[in-house]
This record gives sequence, structure tokens and C-alpha cells, in this order.
Amino acid sequence: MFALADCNNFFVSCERVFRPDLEGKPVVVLSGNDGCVVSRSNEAKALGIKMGVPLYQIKPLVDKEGVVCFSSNFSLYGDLSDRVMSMIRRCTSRFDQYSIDECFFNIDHIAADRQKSYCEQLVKDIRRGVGIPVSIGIAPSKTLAKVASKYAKQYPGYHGVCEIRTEEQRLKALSSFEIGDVWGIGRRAKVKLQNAGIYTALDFTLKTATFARNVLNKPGLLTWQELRGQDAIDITQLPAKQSITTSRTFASAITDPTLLEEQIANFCAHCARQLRTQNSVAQQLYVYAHTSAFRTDIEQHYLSELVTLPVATSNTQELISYALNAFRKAYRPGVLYKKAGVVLLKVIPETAVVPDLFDTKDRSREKRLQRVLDHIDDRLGKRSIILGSQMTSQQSVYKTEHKSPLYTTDLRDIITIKAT
DNA sequence: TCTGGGGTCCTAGGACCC
DNA sequence: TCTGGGGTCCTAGGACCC
Repeated sequence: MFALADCNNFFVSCERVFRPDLEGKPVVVLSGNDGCVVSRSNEAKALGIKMGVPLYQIKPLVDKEGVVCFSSNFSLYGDLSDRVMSMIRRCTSRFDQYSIDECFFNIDHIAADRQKSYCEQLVKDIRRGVGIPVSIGIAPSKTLAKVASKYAKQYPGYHGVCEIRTEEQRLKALSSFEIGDVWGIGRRAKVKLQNAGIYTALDFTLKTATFARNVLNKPGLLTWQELRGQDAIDITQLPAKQSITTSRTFASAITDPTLLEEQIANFCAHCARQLRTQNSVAQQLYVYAHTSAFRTDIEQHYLSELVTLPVATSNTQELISYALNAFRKAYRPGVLYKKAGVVLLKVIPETAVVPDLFDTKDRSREKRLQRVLDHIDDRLGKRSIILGSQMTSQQSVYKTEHKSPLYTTDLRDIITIKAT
């Protein structure tokens, strides 16, 4: 049996941990630049606020109903996620974190008839210990566990835990579960299946394996098997990321190349730091910047450059220099760049680097310097020490009007909270 | 005016090989 | 007019997830 733990309305719940006065009130968390709604409390959902809707489109409703808005605060969410995950990890022999707010875990060491009450206690403990509400689904496959967790979330009578154990439970659960809500069935697949007269998860399981394979290919067949109770999807964590991206949309479009270069240098530094934490190096680097796709009044422009590095590296200085050179080659004056990003590709383990016979760099020396810089950042906080190219203007190009303090991770904010 | 960010997997088709 | 067969590797794009 698989257990799936899923934090309810995770980002909103994180904000509420430190603002218990917002319990029972409509609350939303916004994406970058306070653009879109990315997390909603049940009260906000009840007002009809949809996932992903731009804030400006619901501004009248937000004002009228007194919806509380937060800018996203990822260091807070990451920290609370770690605390929830570590509580679950202590209860299991097999643990796979699937996202910032979800994990699968094994409960086979508990007798079958006690698994539900065991998980109910875990839900209570996490609520008391971290302050985050969690729902747990238990079933013989991961997809069914996801279905179960949705029922657990939906009906308070379940006390946060729902099981799909017997064939009777499975048929009942799937018969009132919309096909588009199944894990692995996206928008396109939903339309295809509905056109074939399939509206519930149960309808889908009554078709043949050949049908599932023909209409939705291999991933669809796996989902079909899982819904029938067979363990088919493996989500064992990849040991290391194969690509690393940092990209941002700016609050307003940028034309100034110096300002853009500063952003790209920062994206690059962020990617490189992630690369080093997984002891990897990148063989390729991709830089892009483009106009807003939503604007119909200006000509669209997409700048992009792919650089293959002579020697795979994770060095921030080196990666920034390649990224800026590539950017300068492709930059077009006058274009209103609204979004830009850096992607590191062909990521491989540090130990697999093939040296270049004609390499002129003293790589071991650069590596020692990089290690010192990382150490300073770890000790004194992010961006304690950065390169000149990362801070040429000191101008902020992002909007975060509703950001909560870094309650758990930033010493300066903690001191401020205590002082007030 | 204002519209997020970061990933993975799969497949089809082209290039290339013998 | 008629123009092989089989395989691998790579890439772009689509679809999906949170």
C-alpha cells in the first residue's frame, strides 16, 4: 500500500501559521510580481477565485470581500515543507518527496487494520507540530492514493485520511471521480477521453488496455493500470537534476542592456549555486529574453543563444561570462524585454568532466575561490558576497507588495519580529 | 496597464551509419 | 519508369506535473 500526504492549500497554510487571525478568512498567495493567484484558502475558492487567474482580473472581488493577498515567500514555504517532510520521514522506511507539498511513503510496517488510525494521528501531530493541515490517501497504487487524498481533503468526516483498500471502495471512489481530476490526465487527454464518452475515472478503467495505449500512449496506459489497482508508476527521485532553470518576468519591460545583463548575471549565479549543491557541472548554457506574449500592440521578439562550453563547469564567474557574451550577441536595442532566463543543460556529475588539452584556466584555484565564496554565503546569508556584474544598477525590477516576513529563515526578520 | 516558475518524460522525424 | 533495409542517435515539441 502507498500513502500520499498532501498539504492543504500549502502556501496559504504557511502564511496562516504566523497569522492565525486569518483562519476562516479568504486568503490567496500570488505568483512573481504579484501577477497571478497560485494558492487559495477554501474561503477564497468558495468566492469563485480560480487557480492561475491574474490578480487585476479579480481586483473588484478582492476589494469587496476583503481577500487577503500575499506575495510568494519561497524561503518560508521551503522551510515549513522541510519540517513537515521530516516528521513524515520519521514514520516510514520508504519515503519519496514528490513536490514541495506532497510525498509518498510506505506504511507496510503497520497492520492493515491500523493504518488509517496511524495516519490520522500523523495528521494531528503535523498540525500541532508545524501548524500545516495535511491530507493522506492510502491505496494500492500511487494514482489511487492521489484519488483517496482528494476525498480526504474534501470531506471533513474522514479526519484527513481516506483509504481505497477493497474493490468495493475502489469502484465507489472512481465512479464519482471526474476523469480530468485524475493524476496524469491533463487538459488534452481529458478532451480526448470525453469525446470517447468517458467522464469518470471508472469509465476509463472499463475500457481495454489497448484503448488506453492507443488514445493516450504509454503514460495513459500506466494511468489506466494504476486506476485498476496495479502499481505501475515509479517516481523514485532522480539523483540529480538534468537541467536547471532560473527565469523571471519583470514588473515592467526592460530595454536597457545593462539592466538586463545584471538580471542575467543573477540568474546565472542562482543556477550555478544549485549546480554546485548537487555536485554537478553543466556542459551547455542557454540564455533567452523576450517580449510579453500578451501584448498585441508590439512586435514579438524572442532572443536566445545556446552555448556549448569547452569544458563543463559550475563556476559562477565563468558561467556569467559566457552568458553575458551570448546575450550581447543577440540583444536588440529598443525591444521591450518582459521576461528573461538562463538554463543550464547537459548537467553531469562533477566527477565526469573531461578536461580540455588546451585549457588555459587554473581550475583548481578557481574552485577553491568558489568554495570560499559559497561558504561566506552559507554563513552570512544569501547574496552576502556577489560579483560586480550582479549588482551594476541596484534597481529592483520586480514587484512584491504583499510579502510576509521571513519568519523562520532570516535572522534580520526574526529580530524585527521580536522587536515589534 | 496589469497575465509565474521549474521540472520530467515521451514521441516523431531527421540525420547518419553500414 | 524503375531507386533497400535496418538500426542508432539527436532534437524539437507536446503534454504533463506541482
